[in-house]
Amino acid sequence: MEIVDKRQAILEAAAKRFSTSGFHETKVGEIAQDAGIAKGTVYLHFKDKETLLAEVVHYQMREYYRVVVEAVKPYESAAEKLRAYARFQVERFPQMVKFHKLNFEHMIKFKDNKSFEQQRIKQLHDVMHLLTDVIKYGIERGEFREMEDTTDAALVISGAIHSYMQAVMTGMIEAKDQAGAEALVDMAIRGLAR
Amino acid sequence: MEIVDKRQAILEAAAKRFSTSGFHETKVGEIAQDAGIAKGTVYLHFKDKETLLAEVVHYQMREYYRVVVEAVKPYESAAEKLRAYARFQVERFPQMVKFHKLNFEHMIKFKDNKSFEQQRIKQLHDVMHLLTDVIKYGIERGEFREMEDTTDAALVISGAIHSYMQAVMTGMIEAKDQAGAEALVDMAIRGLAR
Amino acid sequence: MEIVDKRQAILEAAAKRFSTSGFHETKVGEIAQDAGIAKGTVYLHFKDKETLLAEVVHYQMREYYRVVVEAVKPYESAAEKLRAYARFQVERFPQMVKFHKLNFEHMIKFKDNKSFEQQRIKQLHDVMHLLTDVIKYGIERGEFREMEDTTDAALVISGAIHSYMQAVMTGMIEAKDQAGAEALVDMAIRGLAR
Amino acid sequence: MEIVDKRQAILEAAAKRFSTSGFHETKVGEIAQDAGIAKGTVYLHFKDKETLLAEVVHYQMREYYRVVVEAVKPYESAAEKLRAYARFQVERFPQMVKFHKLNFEHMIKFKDNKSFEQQRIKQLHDVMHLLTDVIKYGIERGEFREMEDTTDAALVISGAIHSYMQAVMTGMIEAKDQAGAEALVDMAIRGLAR
DNA sequence: TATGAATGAGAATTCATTCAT
DNA sequence: CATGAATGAATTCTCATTCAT
Repeated sequence: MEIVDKRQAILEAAAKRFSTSGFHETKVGEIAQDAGIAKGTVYLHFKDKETLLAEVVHYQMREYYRVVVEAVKPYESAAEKLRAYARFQVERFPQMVKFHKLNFEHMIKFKDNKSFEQQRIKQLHDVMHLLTDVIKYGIERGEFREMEDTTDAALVISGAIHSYMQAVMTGMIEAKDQAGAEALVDMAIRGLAR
Repeated sequence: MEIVDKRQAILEAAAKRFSTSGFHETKVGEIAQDAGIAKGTVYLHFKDKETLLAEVVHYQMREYYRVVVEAVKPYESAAEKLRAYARFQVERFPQMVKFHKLNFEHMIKFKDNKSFEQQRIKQLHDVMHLLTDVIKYGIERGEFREMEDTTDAALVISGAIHSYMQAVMTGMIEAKDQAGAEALVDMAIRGLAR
Repeated sequence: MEIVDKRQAILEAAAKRFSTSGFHETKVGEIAQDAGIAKGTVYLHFKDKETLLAEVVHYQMREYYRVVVEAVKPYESAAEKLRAYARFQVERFPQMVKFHKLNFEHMIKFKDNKSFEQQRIKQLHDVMHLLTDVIKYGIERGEFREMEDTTDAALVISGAIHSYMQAVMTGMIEAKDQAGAEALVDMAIRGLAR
Repeated sequence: MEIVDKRQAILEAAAKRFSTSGFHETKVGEIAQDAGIAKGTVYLHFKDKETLLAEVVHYQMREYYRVVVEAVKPYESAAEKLRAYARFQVERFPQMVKFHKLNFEHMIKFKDNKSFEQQRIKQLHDVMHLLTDVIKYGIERGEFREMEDTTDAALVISGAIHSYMQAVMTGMIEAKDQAGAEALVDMAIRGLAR
């Protein structure tokens, strides 16, 4: 349990630092300090800095999936579920940005590592499945029209939210309350066409 | 002209390396080698490695904007313009991915540099304006319905495409031909709702 | 204590190298090697090479002052004290030369650094005060004649010794035993005039 | 003549830079710029940077000797000649300091070069001879007392002046007019003893 | 001769990782 | 298990020197 606690502390400290400053600009010493342990101790729990990154990403993704599933579950209609998903992203906005950064560093770092590649893809798949399941559920319930490819629809939804967050993140548009993201989902649901 | 050529060669070599391997894993010597010059020569054209990154990003963004405007121009209807935009992204898929990576590294690296921040945002604004202009044009022509916020619509469009590319990039979905991206735009235009 | 030992070892190795070969021709690796440690260890104790130079100078000056005061103390008459001062310089001749070199490099290096400037001047002041105190003491005791400016006298004494050392150092005159320096002091005391 | 002019310009630019900033901190490009020529041209006149330093020192020393001889010549009495020498040093104070610096760098740089060593010593000898000659002349004229070693006397004189300049240079004492240096010579002539 | 763009050897410095305590 | 001092490989950047023009 001691081990778990310390591992956890390292993972969290690393997640914070990595996502704020990037992999290379983060010193192992800083992570250790944030975690309240000595530098050497990090190496008792993780083989090296790269492995730590990999595990951080893994940890964050699992965590993310776990929480997002919970966020969507309570709602009855598919549209509500999608709006809840959007709200969730926006509420967790700062973490989402970090999550994205981490993912990115990981991708560059392990671009030639098949195993990590697979893992990363699987996690993204899971999230995408969550959305396509909601959309299929909406079609079954008659909320949404029949469509060939629910993946496309899921991409439109998640892409819209993603763009919204990126736009806010870069200061391109003003940060709105959750309503902004929901409006975007509504837009995606309704479409542009008259 | 010689100078321009050499600067150009460095910028291109750097863009390639940075976007493939990231900033830190790219050695200045590698860039020089790719550009067919000596290490020291890089420093005759760029103050240091960071400045080189900044200029690469700047260069790519300008280039990107220049070309995307051209890609959209020939079409008559707004929907066609949006589809052209989507096709453009997908055709240029590999470059787009690199573009995104570069942008990302840049963002992390210069997260505290106001000047670069401004520059980056301005460029993103320009691209977003391109889309909102097309959408407004579509509304005027009666193709699209009236809407309060064309920015939201632009975000849905660009987000959808972005997600599509990311999904392909991470191997989440199979890379389709241009049709895939166009379908996505159609989806966004049409909406999910019945 | 370990730390002190290692710091000390670096300071001494650096003092030797700097004063023999000058600041720039001395490689940090050489200092480390002389001190019996690894290159990186130097940077655990000193911020950078320049700081190391500054601390070496500071350390040597403090040390010099401490020892010279002791050398002069035992003697009764002012003339004896001055001769002891001269002997001290000559006995410590090689160190004095190094001391001078170090001081010189330091001066060039930090010519625009007010803080170091102040420090260096203060130390020189201290030494000069030592001499003027002895001269005033000699006047009180009736050994020396009354004079307006004891600083001038101190300058004559220290300058004579300094020139002597420089002359020997540059090979201009043969290195004599202590008698040479004492003779010089006597000369200064007695004056040239008949 | 063209060559001479350019050589001269380089020598003077180098002398100024070397003595202000030291050998290593002076870039060949700076010297070239100050001399109003291109970097490469320096190498048409001097084998390399070290040789340039050596020649600068040589040049300055010859120049110094030539001028100091002239400064002392007009005076009748030995004491006047010594005072003139002191005045000369003080008037030329800034150049003297530079002269000293240059000499120092040269000494460190070529500490193992016998040929340069000899040259440097010879030049110092010449200056010292100037002083001993004046002192011997003073003894002959009955101005000064008989003494065993006129070199010692010369050292006292030149040392006093040197110390005075160094004291002023380091801000240890206030810069006086020429009278200060003359007073110092008088002090040396008269001695401290009652 | 004169130029200055290009070169690349060389040095300072950093920091992941180890290991004696 | 925990520590953090020590290591040294690796990287950026500088600048004396060269040489094609």
